[in-house]
Amino acid sequence: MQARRLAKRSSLGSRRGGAALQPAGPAPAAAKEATLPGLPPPAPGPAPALARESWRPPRSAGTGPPRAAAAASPVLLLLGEEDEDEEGGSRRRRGLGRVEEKPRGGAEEEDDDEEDEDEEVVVEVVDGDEDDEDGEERFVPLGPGRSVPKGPARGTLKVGSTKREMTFTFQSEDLKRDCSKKMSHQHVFSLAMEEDVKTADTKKASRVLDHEKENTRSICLLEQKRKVVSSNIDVPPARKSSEELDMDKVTAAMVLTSLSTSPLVRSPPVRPNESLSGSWKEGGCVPSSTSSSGYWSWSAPSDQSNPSTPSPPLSADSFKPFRSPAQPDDGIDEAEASNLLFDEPIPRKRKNSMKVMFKCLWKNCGKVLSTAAGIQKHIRTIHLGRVGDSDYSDGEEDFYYTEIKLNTDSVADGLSSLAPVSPSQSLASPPTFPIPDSSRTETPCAKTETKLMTPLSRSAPTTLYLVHTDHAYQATPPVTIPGSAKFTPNGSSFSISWQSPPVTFTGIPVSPTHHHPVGTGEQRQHAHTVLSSPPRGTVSLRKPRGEGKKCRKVYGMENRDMWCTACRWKKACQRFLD
DNA sequence: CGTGCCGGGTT
DNA sequence: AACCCGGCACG
Repeated sequence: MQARRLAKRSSLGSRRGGAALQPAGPAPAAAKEATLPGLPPPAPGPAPALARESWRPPRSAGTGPPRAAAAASPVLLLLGEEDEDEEGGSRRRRGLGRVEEKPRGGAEEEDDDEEDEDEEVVVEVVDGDEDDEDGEERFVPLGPGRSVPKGPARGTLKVGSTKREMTFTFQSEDLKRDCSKKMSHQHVFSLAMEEDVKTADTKKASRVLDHEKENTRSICLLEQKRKVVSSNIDVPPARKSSEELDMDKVTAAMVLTSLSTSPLVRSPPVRPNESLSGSWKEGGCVPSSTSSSGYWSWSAPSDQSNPSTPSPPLSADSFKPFRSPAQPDDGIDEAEASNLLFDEPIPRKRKNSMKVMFKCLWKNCGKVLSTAAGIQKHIRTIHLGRVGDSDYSDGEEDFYYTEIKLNTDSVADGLSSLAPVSPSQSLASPPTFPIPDSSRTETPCAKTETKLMTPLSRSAPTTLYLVHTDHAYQATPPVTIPGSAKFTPNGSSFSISWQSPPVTFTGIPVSPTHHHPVGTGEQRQHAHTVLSSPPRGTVSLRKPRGEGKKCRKVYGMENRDMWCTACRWKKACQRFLD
């Protein structure tokens, strides 16, 4: 044995020196040597040494990246190496190959890319409108640099932010409409919006447009018209007195509910048919109108389930814009929302299993607030488009909301789980979100969402909420809590839950992806991200055992000197990382 | 059985 | 630290 070792060593040393020597050696060595001398072209003395050097540098540089690269494209690596071995002189290739591989490979890189994308989206939103915004924007810093590339988006966002009411109305209507119509309408809206802004008649103009559109449509139009008509009809302001207001509201809401005329009642049935279109629309809408995404805030929390879902970030972004534009109303809404989401809902819920909430009955709007005043404001501001008149209420809003009893415990749990996380991890998550957004926008997400949503939507509204929370909760743990968390605050603050459940779903889909293998590339990415995030906590003590070829296989026992040192030492191969 | 790798030993 | 090997686990 010793002799053998000596021979090997000597051979190595000689080779390193640049000259193949030691003809005399033990049997095993003899084979090598025989081959070596006989193989001037294939593996000359210098070649191996160089090869080693070239190889090592990359490895030494960073074990992490190389591994990923190897995993991503083992074939390439192998090929490159083989080439070298065979040709002997092609060290360059190796080097190049590696370099190329590195970039490609790693999950890290992928993540980065995704992040970039996501960030871009986020940034757009944030930068666009949000400069004004406050603490919630902490996220912004994360993505700023990357966002640079997107100029146009900002413009769009700005528009959306300026005219939030517009956006909202639009969305609600959109849901009813077909996807195609949505797109066209959106464009029109955006244009209209801009114009309006310039004109300074934002609200009125938007409303007018909406009304016109509605007229054109037949099905849901009737209902909407009703609302419109009601809005036109002045409700007795007398209700203003807080007590009376509450009573009236409650009664009105009850009546409406019982009649089933209320949008809520309808929404469930309608959704199934249009849920798809709606979800799709949302996806399409999101990009164009950031504001819309913001409103989903409530759903956003549920989205949290999807670690990387775009919705959360968007919601946050959208949220900001809204605030800035509408000073009075926004402030109120925010305060209310925050109260509902953060203060009231969670604490209360925990304390009491049942909580009374006020839910907006407006089409496609599932916003739930803890206070009647809050819901009124919400309706007034968002659905009735009375920004300036926020203070003044004609009582019309009473017709658009209803009381609902929520099982707070479940919801609270979901929220609590989400909420706590969000703050701390908000920063970390940002990158993740962006990815989801991109994917979300696409149809695949919508599909998944739709599936999930449909069942939920059918169920009672309360159920919906619970379900959402659950989804979020479930998703959260495995995937990326951080990301979800961030949104939660934002979303919760708004607490508006458009049936956008689609949004929620978007988020959900990601985590669910595992359950429903939809073979979309995007989803796959999500899955990867998700999976990646939860590192394999404790891989068994022993290394899995490299699947790929190892030095031994590649070079064979004959060329043991070409092995990586680790292989030579019977250690984990460092050249062909798995 | 061949292989990949860990744990440990020797230099 | 470099080098090496016994021995285990895995396929």
